[in-house]
Amino acid sequence: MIMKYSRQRAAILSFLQTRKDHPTAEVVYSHVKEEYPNISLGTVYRNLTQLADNGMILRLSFGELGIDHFDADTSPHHHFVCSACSSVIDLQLKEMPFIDEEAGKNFDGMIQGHNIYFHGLCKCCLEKSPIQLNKCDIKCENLND
Amino acid sequence: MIMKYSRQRAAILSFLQTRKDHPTAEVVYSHVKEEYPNISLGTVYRNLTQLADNGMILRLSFGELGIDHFDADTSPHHHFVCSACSSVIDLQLKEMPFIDEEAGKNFDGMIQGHNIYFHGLCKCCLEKSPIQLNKCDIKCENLND
DNA sequence: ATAATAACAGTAATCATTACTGATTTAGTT
DNA sequence: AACTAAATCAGTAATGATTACTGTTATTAT
Repeated sequence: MIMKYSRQRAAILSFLQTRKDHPTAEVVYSHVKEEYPNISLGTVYRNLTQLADNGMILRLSFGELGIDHFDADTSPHHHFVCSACSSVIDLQLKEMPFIDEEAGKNFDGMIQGHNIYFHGLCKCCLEKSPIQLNKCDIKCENLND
Repeated sequence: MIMKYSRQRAAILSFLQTRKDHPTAEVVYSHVKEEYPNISLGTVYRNLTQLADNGMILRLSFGELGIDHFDADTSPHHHFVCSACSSVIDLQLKEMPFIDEEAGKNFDGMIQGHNIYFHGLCKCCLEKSPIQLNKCDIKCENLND
């Protein structure tokens, strides 16, 4: 379908572009709401889906189970997900151009690409004591909110 | 918490072990129901979570958006997700032992591991015409159900 | 300006998953 | 074999992210 301009979509995209973390739809909503107090959460979801379908942003479907994150940086890079606080952090890695071909050798279909998700503990969570790590209400503040 | 034996959990695990595809909780439920007609869907979810927490199976949180898949094969391997039919297929790949160390060079936290998800079209979907691919009610049959 | 239609706000519905409850099963101990 | 504590169960209600619906508004081409 043809994409007609809308102020709301522009605001959503431009907000995403200011962020190095990977906000959820809810976070996008709460921030864009400051500029457009009447914006609807459904509008945010619809536009995030639309932007992702058109390759202008990435939808990251992992991290906290069942909560999508969005990334305006579409250049090739990978992601780290903290198993304690669920923060999603960019991770540069030298290119592995042959990995898709390599994988294709044992595979009958067509491989178009891949994503690598690293997991472990982010810097902030590493510095917490084990007791703090078990308390689920202590959230990492390494991401500007 | 201590794991006490239960027939239901044993049936769930042994069903998963017969499968090379990666069933959802709903698929597990519908099959284990044949042996235990009274089993509850909640019981399936609870035991899948428990088995995954104890490292006896893997929870795969990607594929169809928001639907988890489960895998009784815990040996190191990767996965392919068909972007047309959402089938999840095993994919062997030569080991890349240094990838975590490599990624850690530009990262402040602790990297404990990674997952690689390939995407593209599976063999079955490759053989469909583009028109068929657009019809969402045509499902691939490459997985024994 | 007009008309066609994409997009909106607001709200209801969907659907995978989790939580709750009182009854049952397991497993260790007499 | 009976006893007890705790894990597990079946059944059901609740949760929460996301999507669909509806009547109205904004955008864009003519």
